[in-house]
Amino acid sequence: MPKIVDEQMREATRQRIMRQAASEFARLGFDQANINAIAEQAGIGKGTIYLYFENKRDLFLEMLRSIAQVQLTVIRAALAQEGTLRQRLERLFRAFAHLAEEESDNFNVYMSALYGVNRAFQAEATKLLRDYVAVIGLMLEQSQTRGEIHSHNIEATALMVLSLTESYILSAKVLGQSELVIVQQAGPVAELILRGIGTSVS
Amino acid sequence: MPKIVDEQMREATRQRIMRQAASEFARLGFDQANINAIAEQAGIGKGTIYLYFENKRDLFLEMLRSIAQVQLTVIRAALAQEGTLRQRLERLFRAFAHLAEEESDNFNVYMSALYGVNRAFQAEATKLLRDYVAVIGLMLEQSQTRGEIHSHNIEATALMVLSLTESYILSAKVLGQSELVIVQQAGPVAELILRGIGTSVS
Amino acid sequence: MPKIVDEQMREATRQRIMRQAASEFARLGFDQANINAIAEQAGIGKGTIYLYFENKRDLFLEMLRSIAQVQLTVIRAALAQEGTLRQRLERLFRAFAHLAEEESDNFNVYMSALYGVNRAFQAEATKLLRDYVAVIGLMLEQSQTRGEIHSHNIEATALMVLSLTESYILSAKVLGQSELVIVQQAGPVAELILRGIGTSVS
Amino acid sequence: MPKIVDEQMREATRQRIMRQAASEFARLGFDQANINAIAEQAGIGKGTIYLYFENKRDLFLEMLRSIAQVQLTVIRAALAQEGTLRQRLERLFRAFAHLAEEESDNFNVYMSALYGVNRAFQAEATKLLRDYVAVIGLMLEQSQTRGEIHSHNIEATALMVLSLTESYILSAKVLGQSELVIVQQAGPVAELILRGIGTSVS
DNA sequence: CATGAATGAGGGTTCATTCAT
DNA sequence: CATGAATGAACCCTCATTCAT
Repeated sequence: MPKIVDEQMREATRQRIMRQAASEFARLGFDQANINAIAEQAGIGKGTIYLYFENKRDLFLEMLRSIAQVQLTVIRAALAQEGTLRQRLERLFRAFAHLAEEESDNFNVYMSALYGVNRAFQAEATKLLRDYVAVIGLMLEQSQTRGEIHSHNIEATALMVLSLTESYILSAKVLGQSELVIVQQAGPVAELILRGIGTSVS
Repeated sequence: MPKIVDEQMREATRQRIMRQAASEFARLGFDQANINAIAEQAGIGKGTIYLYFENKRDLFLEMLRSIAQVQLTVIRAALAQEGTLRQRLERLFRAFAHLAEEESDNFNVYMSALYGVNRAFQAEATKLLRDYVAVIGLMLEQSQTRGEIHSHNIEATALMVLSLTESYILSAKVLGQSELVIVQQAGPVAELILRGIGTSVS
Repeated sequence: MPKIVDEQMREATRQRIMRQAASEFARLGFDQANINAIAEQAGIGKGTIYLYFENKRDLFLEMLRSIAQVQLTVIRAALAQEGTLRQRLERLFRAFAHLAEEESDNFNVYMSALYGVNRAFQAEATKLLRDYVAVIGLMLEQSQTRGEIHSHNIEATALMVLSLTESYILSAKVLGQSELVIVQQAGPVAELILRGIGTSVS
Repeated sequence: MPKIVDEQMREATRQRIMRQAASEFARLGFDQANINAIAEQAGIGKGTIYLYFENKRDLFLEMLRSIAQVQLTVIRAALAQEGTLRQRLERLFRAFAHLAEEESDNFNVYMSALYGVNRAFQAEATKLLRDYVAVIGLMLEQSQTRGEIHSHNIEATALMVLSLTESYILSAKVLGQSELVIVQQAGPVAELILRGIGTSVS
């Protein structure tokens, strides 16, 4: 009964395809990405991809969801309860900076789906954005319970936190800054957010 | 000597093509956009586009530059010397919000080029990003001269200002918020930035 | 104003494509037929076919209709009023035999659509069959008016005339008989039909 | 020595595959038919088919031969010596009508191979056609011996009998007539044939 | 200059066939 | 013997680009 092993094999292949797909999609975008090239890089035949995914679009969406899961896990860990709000914000910033560096393919694909113009994926990307905002919102509510902040519009605040963190790192990367340089901005950005949401953002 | 009139005609056609191209590119993305459809919408023959632009890629880049010029002009106006830093930041935010609403095609195309994954356009997009940061940096230096702020790293601060402003609006739009709701955040966001860069961002 | 010439050119190309398509479809069947090969044989580029026909299926149907028009014209001419019923039946037989020989591609394609199993074309093929039966039925009615025959069920009789004529020639061709040999059966077959429908077929 | 049982099992599986193949081929034609679907319907694995048949083409041909055997058996029974020529012709017609109704899959596949355009199967189909003509020819010779008819060209006459019978039923089916309606034409068609071949077909 | 008919490279997808288990 | 996961050849169709008019 090699069922379990086969199942593991299958899942491993699935992951390998998605990893190579992320690389290809990140480099070329959805349309220019070549299924054949993805298959070659994954070390499998062209037709084999269709044993794991319905079609190119399905592969992209599954990959996107997989990426989002990983990123959400990392973010949740960064926002874990220990520490002050400032510490949690700094951890969030560094977590994003790390994702952008270590899993830059995934980071780019996710950003592209979110802010790119390919409407075919906007619905899914929006769902993922909501998840991110929700996780940050949860943390902010805890902080409010603790009396660390006082906000009337948690969602708007959460969006602001996410936007600033994410976009800062994205822009910095576009401008060619290294992870080291970027990470040094964790403190200042957290400080900025803290002061900002302390009283003003209603 | 109908040279001037011809020149004007030629430029008018060029502009018309780029406008329709922006609409098509914003709606479908670079790859899905159809040269034939752009030509039709511009009221010219398919082949005529190639009398004005080298190829599809060239059309996209020229259009991108044209959009950036317009946006930079709007931003420069918003950051004009009159008023306090807070007022200028609020004007910047509202200017972006307005661009996102009134010229959503252009805004989307620009954002997509910047944060999208098609590396073919990343070099150009980066150039444009530098222009934006430079304009904001210029204003920040003026504010520093006036004593409104005190920053050791103008570029990082400028990037933060741009990131927060731009990304907030972008995310809010993705989540379906109206311009009215977004514009109401001009004050809070400016306040956040002000407090943030007041002392902490070094 | 080269409009008319262009129109003629266009129609000529359309005909050339359909002729080559008939050859390819007759040789290989719908599925095995290769659009690329058809284009090559028609002396045009692969993509050009799609300027004249929506898709492969559309090409096949248009070709089928075109073939049917030609065959119907030939049949109508054969059944023209001059002569006795016997003469008209013999002309019909010879007309079919000639079509089977001179335009064997067309003949085969038409037969294949009619009696083949590709349901995608059965509706259209049935329409064509009805046309054939109607034309023969018309002639039979004339003969009835003239008192040459006396039939209670014209449609059944027409179907019988068509079946026998068509199928005899088809089978004879499958068995490798030459047109010469086949045509010699025109008299006997007509005689058979005449005797048959004279009184018995009600 | 389970050899015999195994052999029986093997033959049973072979038959099951061919039966399902006939259904699939009749419904979709050779090219559109799907080996995987046939395997599923036969309750075996995809690869197993290749233990019984060389390839798709071989499966089709074997199935075709199998069908022809059944049909020939039915035809031979219909043409058995008892009864007058008229009765035998009527039995032949009814036998075909019955085959077309009760074993429509097989009937359609056979007709399609015979009159279809896929030349890959024409050689085999021709062989089968010869068998049919031979069987009918045999009966005609008996009738000639009995003095029921007088024909100089038995083969042509046999072909005519087959053509008229087969093609009438086929056309009637294409036009949507029920078996009941079709069977009622057994008498008239037999009469037609009888009169026709009585003296005229030489 | 303007046009649009013609082109053909390119790619997603299917499916008959193979072969390791 | 039986299986079905893996393979890759094959093909329709799109669309950016060219060029004769």
